[in-house]
Amino acid sequence: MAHETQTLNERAQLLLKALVERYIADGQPVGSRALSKLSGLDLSPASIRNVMADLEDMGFIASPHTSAGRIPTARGYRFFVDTLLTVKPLDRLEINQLEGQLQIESTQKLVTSVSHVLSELTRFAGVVVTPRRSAGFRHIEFLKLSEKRLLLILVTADGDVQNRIILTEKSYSPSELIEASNILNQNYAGCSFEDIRRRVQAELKQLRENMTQLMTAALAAGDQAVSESAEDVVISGEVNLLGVNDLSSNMDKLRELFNLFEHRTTLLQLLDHSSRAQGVQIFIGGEAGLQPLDECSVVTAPYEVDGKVVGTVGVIGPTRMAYERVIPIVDVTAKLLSSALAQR
Amino acid sequence: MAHETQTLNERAQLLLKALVERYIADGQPVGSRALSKLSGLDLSPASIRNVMADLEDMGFIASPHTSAGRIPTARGYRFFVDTLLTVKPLDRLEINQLEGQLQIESTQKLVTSVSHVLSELTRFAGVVVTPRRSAGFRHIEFLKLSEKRLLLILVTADGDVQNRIILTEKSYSPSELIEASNILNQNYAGCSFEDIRRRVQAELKQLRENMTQLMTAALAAGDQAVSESAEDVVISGEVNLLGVNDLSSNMDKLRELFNLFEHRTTLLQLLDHSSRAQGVQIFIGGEAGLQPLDECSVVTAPYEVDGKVVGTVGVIGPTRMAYERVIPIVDVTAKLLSSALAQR
DNA sequence: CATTGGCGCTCCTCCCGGAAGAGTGCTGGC
DNA sequence: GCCAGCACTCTTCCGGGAGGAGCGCCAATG
Repeated sequence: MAHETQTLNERAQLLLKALVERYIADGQPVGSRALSKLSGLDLSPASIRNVMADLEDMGFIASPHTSAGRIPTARGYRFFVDTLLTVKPLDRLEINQLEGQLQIESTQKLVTSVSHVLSELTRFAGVVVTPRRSAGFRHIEFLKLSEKRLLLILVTADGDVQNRIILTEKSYSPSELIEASNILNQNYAGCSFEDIRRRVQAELKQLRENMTQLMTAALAAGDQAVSESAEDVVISGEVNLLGVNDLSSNMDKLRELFNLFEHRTTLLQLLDHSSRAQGVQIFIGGEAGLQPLDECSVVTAPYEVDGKVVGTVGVIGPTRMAYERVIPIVDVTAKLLSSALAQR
Repeated sequence: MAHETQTLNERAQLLLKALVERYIADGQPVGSRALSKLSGLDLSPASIRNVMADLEDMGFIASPHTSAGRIPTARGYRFFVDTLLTVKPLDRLEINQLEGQLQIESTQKLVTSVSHVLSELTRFAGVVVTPRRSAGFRHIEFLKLSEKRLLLILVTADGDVQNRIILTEKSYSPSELIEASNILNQNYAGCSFEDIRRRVQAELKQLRENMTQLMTAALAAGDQAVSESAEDVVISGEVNLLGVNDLSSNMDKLRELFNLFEHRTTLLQLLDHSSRAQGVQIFIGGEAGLQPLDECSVVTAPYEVDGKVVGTVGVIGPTRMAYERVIPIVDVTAKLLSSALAQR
């Protein structure tokens, strides 16, 4: 149990690397014999067993039972991805293919397609945390649905269209509605609702009473639209995880996992963590602090607009995943998403 | 194998009913002994065995192996739901609770919440085929995003907001855009795009060239919006099916099933069938013609607006489901949805 | 002193066979 | 027509080898 030496000599590292790679490849505990052949070190199984015993003492590997080979622990995976892993970047062709599958028509579609592409490429679950809406609006429009129900259409600065139904106390005439939207559009387009609220109070004291009521409602709705839709997470390809043996063998875990997927807020917290760091980040097993994920790893990368992080993309799969492949995919996808968003 | 008598005498029916009910309740093959106690017929197991042999000959029940009890076949279920089943309608309280959970803010939310409620109540998967959009528009708006990209905002007659990006060949000035939308809104609000197209050609020959271009683009986009979003199917609570023993025991089937869920169009075809009939309809096992569903039943009911069927709600669960409970739930939900839609 | 072959040990998996239990089909009596 | 009884069939559930994989330890070796 004593994790004596925290530093691994080169041989131990090489063996650990070979072991993890092998285990990732075929999911069977790896024995000394197999390692002896794989490692390229020309060591006998007996010598390797010594090293393996050390690695086990240090908590990098473990054996499921007395006489099986060893499998990596979470700590082993951690060390592996941090210092042993050699990722090979995607080649130009793959990037182009990936890019070709993105649907750039709207932010919504873009996000969905990114999530989808991630799941398709990795055959795990793809997730994207949608960007927070920027706080301003580009255009606003009131539309009368019935006596006291107004439809507020709000085009946000990033070109997304939001709509909300407002219940009013009194009935407004079409011309009043047009007037209100004109005022807002002509004077305040591009400002944040925060600003508008302040300026409306200052500048438009002379506005007719009912008009300010309308404005207030609009601003409230706008605020709400911004804050409510602040962040959301889009998941694709959960089904893929049904086909992953490591996960589908214990049904109960699998159910927990899928329940987690329905619980957007929890997932959001986890993914938000990643947007603080920059570059690809990896959560292995329970590191994220969520039990349902203890057989899973989450590979994430933040994406940005104008140099500011606005969201996260990621892949959720079994801990035993081909990191050297998943990592560049997530990395590139985040970058492609960033640049796709920059073009609007 | 010869399905000799197609008519079942009363005793046989009673026994079949008891058998199916018992099997639905606990999922174990039902033996003659158990039936003898359940049926209330005061018959000995031996006599019951005779009847069971007949039922088996007629294809209503089958035994998994020589010495297990019997379980209903698809045909048995069919007969059960068609003529033996006694559904007890939901009481007022339950209906109110159900109604309280619907979100009536928008058609979209309404449909989602209906699907969700169905899955919550039945603990299976809830599906809703969204209504076809009515073909007219209530309001239309052009918004310039960049030089050659316009955002078309379209409020459909049923109050939903659609938006599409139009790529134009030339650049339009804001006033041109306003003019175009004014023309459309003032003259053609409420008409179908079909009509508009005809009338625009007839009445507005004198329009400036670039204006007609814009109109054409708008109409095309409108058409597309209507046809594209013609029908879609919303599923909730697929996760629930992971917890259903009958399904989760064979992983492969389960995966097929979940793949089916991702394949909206196939599902749509199935559900569309149901909108022809009126009232609750039930597809048992493979009756729907889809293998992934052969361990499932689908309970559907159409819903309507102004007396016209516009969509379908339904529940997908294991064949061994509590029909007497699911049927009224689906039935009532369809009616609630109809009346919720009528209020707009 | 690191490396290595050898040996004993543990534990898993697979397979077999017997016992128990459930439920049927059949038969002969009422 | 109903039913008690009986033989039969299958499934499920251990328990006990046999085989195999892989480890730990040890003593020999360069």
